[in-house]
Amino acid sequence: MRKVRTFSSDTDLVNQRRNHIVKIATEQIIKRGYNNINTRELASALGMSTGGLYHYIGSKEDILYLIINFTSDLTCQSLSRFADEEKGKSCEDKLRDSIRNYFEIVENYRDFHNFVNHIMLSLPVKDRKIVYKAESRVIDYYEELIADGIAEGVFEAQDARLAAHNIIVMANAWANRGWFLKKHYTLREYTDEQTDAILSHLRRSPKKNGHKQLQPVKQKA
Amino acid sequence: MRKVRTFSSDTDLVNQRRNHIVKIATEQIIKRGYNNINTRELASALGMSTGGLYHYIGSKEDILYLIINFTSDLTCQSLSRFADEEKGKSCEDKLRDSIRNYFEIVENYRDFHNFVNHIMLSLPVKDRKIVYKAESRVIDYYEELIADGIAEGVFEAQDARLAAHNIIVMANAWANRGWFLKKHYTLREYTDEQTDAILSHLRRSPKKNGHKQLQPVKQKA
Amino acid sequence: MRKVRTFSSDTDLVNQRRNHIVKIATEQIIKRGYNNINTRELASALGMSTGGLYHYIGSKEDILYLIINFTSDLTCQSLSRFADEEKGKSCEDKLRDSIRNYFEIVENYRDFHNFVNHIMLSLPVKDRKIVYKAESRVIDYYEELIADGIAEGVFEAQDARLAAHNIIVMANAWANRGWFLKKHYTLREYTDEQTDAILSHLRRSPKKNGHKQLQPVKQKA
Amino acid sequence: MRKVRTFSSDTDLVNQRRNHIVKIATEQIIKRGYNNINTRELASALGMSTGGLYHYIGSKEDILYLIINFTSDLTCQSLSRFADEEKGKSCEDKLRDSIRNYFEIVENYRDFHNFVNHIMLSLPVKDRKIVYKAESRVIDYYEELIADGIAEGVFEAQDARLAAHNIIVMANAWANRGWFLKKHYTLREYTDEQTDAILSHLRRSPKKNGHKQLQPVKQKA
DNA sequence: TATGAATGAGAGTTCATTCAT
DNA sequence: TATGAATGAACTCTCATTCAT
Repeated sequence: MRKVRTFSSDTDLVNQRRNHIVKIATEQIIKRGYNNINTRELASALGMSTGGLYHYIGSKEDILYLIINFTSDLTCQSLSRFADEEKGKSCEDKLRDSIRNYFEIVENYRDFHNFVNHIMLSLPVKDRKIVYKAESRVIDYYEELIADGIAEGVFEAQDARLAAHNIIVMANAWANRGWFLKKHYTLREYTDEQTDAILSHLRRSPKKNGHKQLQPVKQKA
Repeated sequence: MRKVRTFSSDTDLVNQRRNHIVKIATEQIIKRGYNNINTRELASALGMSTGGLYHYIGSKEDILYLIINFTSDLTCQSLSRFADEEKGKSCEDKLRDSIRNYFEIVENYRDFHNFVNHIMLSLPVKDRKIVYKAESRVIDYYEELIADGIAEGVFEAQDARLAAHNIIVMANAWANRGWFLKKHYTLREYTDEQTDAILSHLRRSPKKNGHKQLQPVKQKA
Repeated sequence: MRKVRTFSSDTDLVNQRRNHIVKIATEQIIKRGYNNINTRELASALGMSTGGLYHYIGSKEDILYLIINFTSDLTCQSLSRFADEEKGKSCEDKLRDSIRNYFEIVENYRDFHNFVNHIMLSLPVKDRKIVYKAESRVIDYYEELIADGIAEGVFEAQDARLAAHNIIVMANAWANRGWFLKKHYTLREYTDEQTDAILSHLRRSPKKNGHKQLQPVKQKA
Repeated sequence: MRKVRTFSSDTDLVNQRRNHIVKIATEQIIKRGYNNINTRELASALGMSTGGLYHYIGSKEDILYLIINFTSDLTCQSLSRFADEEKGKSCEDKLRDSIRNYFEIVENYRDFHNFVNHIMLSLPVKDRKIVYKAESRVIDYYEELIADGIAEGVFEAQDARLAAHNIIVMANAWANRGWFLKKHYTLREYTDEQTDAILSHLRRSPKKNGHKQLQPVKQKA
């Protein structure tokens, strides 16, 4: 977690201003690109002066990290909320509902999700970790849900990890491939169809072709 | 197709130099970011002088379009190659083989694919069209393949378009989510599992829940 | 004497705060340089708020003048103190003692002396005058002392002005050439040796080489 | 010796431009102060564009180091020239002539000398070393000259090091205390009088007061 | 009196692009 | 065709100063 400089010691004010910065900056950066918006214009869009902006951040780049952290926190919070809400439901319902919830979050915070996916490649590798970590938690959550279903005999044995990963990928696709998907589907339709596909796969016997128990491949540098 | 200025009239030389530019620039931009590499360093990485570079391009931004076009052409060429190779095979084999081929192409030209996905969000909407078009052709190709299968009764009626789209999304995931996928799977494993999932879904009866005949939603701005 | 703005009418408070400002600011400026310390940090080092600092000064530059005035006053006060203390002593003792006293003052207020010498070149020529004036008074003091000695026949006729000037130069050298002098001498040793050199020169016949009666050269702009 | 960035690999051009930069920048900085002149104005005074200036330096601060190095080199070169010229002369003549030469150099390169003395206090301690080194060589040169004279019996035993140091201090005084000295003396007069004072001291017996054999004081941090 | 958030002009530096050679 | 020095607009960031509280 990168430390972002501020000249203020009023924590509430700093948080308030930074939330504002995150919100507006994400909009602007998504719309125009990080490198096509300069700090003067950004400050102006924020209703602040250039100097004022730098009261709450240390550098333009810091804004990227604020946004990433914000999105990361958001995702983690949503996850715990799911976990609470799903208690007591059947495995299939749990999965179905939490997929729907997750897709809705991605829709609502589409800018943030696109943003994070977009800039990740511009960041030094070490700073991508925070994004990986947040995503890994989501993957783990779904993986566990699926594994529970397998344990309960609701789902047939499958690669729970890949299935979980596919859920995240499909959610991201909704965020950043809207140019295609929104032409053909509403979020509801997209969610239902993808959920069906996932469940149909999990419920039935896979073809046996010997790679069910995968050995973890040694991690690449 | 954006026209890129050149001062040379030797078409072969221009093509040769531009291919070189596309190759090296993609590497460099992926590694360091478009805005973190300047024309001096780029020219130097290309073994040219700054002025020399400008004999073959009109502006730094042109390089982005050269790369997009290159990747786009590449994808389209691959597609026609598949089409030829797959002739006479069964529907399932066609699908299975062309997925494998496509995933391999994405692996081999991973930088280009990541690059295109990455900068797309930085481009003005009108310039994204060329990427959309190339992707649409791939989607159409798979959609048709699946539709044929449905027509032949090999696959049960499903949303062929979404299934096709999922294939592209899974291929892209291999390119830009390597941080997760390569930790757990080889390309071969990933390909096989995803293909199984797709086929298992296409082969069996879906739950009927009424959204099979989707009306095209009016396109969002 | 430059007028420095204040918002306070409590003269004692203003003086107290300004003395504090002079003391701390000199330290800080010597350590880090006038242009490398900003008003925020300076105020913080002073235990004040930025706004608070501006209650007692009109501008950052005013601090320089406060320091110069302080140092200037200090030197003049010391001088009158010498004059009182030296009454009734022999010429040679007067000179010897007041040199020792002056060197000690320079040592004790080394930061101030270095500071003044340092920033003089950054000041507009007109503002250097105040420093010149204070130094001129010191030179005059020593020149008179030496002239008295010559009149009394204790010293042989010499250029009293240059000898006086050399004393000031040697004192300054102790302040700003400490990197060399403190490696080889204590203040006591330095003082004694330099005093001996001065006295040995004043006591003996100089070589006659015709430039004893110097015509004042017209002052350069 | 700080490495200064350049984008050119044409050594001659770089040297030519840097010499120009050193000359003009010294003038400007002495006249207006390092912090009161910005790179735009400096470039303009140099007859270059801002960008052009940065072709030959890496930062504004680099200019300070170029000037220091230039002055340092100059002093060292002068020194070797003296050494050659003085061969075969008597000790006293050697000293007298090399003092005159040194004072003349200081007069001719007064701006550079003032500059170096001025900014030394703004530099980080480690970067002052280069100045110390150059000055130390000059001090050593005079110390040796005086020590030779003592060995030959021309001078009486004295603290050769301090006498040497005084020569440098007197030379610097001519450079940076012109406001006083030039009002009263020509360089020739100043040189002759100071030389006489130095020689008169070296030639005669000092008062014995026990600090002739100084123990080196332990160096201060 | 005192605070510190806010201002905005101006600083140093970069870099896409041009053009004389 | 090729070079790389030169340009200057535009960038990020700083900071002396003010003023509402």
